[in-house]
Amino acid sequence: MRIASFNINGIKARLPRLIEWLEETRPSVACLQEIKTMDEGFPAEEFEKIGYQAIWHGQKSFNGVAILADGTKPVEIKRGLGIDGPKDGEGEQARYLEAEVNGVRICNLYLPNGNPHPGPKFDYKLAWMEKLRSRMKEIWAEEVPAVVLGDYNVIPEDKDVWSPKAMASDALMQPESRDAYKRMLADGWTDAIDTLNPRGGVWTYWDYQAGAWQRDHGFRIDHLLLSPELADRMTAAGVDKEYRGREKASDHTPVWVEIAD
DNA sequence: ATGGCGTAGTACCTACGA
Repeated sequence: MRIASFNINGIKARLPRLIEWLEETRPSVACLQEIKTMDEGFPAEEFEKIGYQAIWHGQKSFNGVAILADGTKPVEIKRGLGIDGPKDGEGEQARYLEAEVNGVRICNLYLPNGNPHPGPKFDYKLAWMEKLRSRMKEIWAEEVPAVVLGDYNVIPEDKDVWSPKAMASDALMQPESRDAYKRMLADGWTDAIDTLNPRGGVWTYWDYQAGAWQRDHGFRIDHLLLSPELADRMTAAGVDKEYRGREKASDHTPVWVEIAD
């Protein structure tokens, strides 16, 4: 089975591109981030037409995550990690959705960006990462095949960015962000893309600005972390890079891992 | 040395992103 993640940057603006990608690559599971719609605006019937059933967790304007599965409905396990946003009284943002699909635990996340650094948004990012790590420890203890995937908004190492110097002050690159990510790997989770591309140079994001795509000024922030039960079954992992070059593209590309049945 | 783009909301600008 193929399990994929795609930060689509607005499901309404991206719907034709998204349907196209699903039909062309036919992932068994597709996790979406930044759907940027309230629950009522989610176009579930468009996915049903092409054989996908979905669960989703939206909010107005920003954030929002969804899990699509080919021919079966994801069984929801958890919605949200129980952590409020950085502004007083704003409540929790729609950034986490966990489900089971065909015996595999699917944990879909959209981690806070954390800019500007330093500041309350960066503190929120680090707190969110610790909350995520706690949840991952719980899942680990269940000893189920699991993948924790999505837009982590962390560039793990210098080999994962076109220019470490140009990005040095960005929240995605700060030592605190990287250390929090490294702790998850130290806990035993396997970074699928990195494991199969240990020399780096694989990007999943290119900014819309400054001709970043044309100049290949990208970086890797979309990750798939596998539990040992799934890491043993990994046969391939990759990035659907060409979708970044299409009309009305998202600024992220899809990423995916192939798991033996 | 700078700025450069795109989405959504209620909108002719602002918030947000990375």
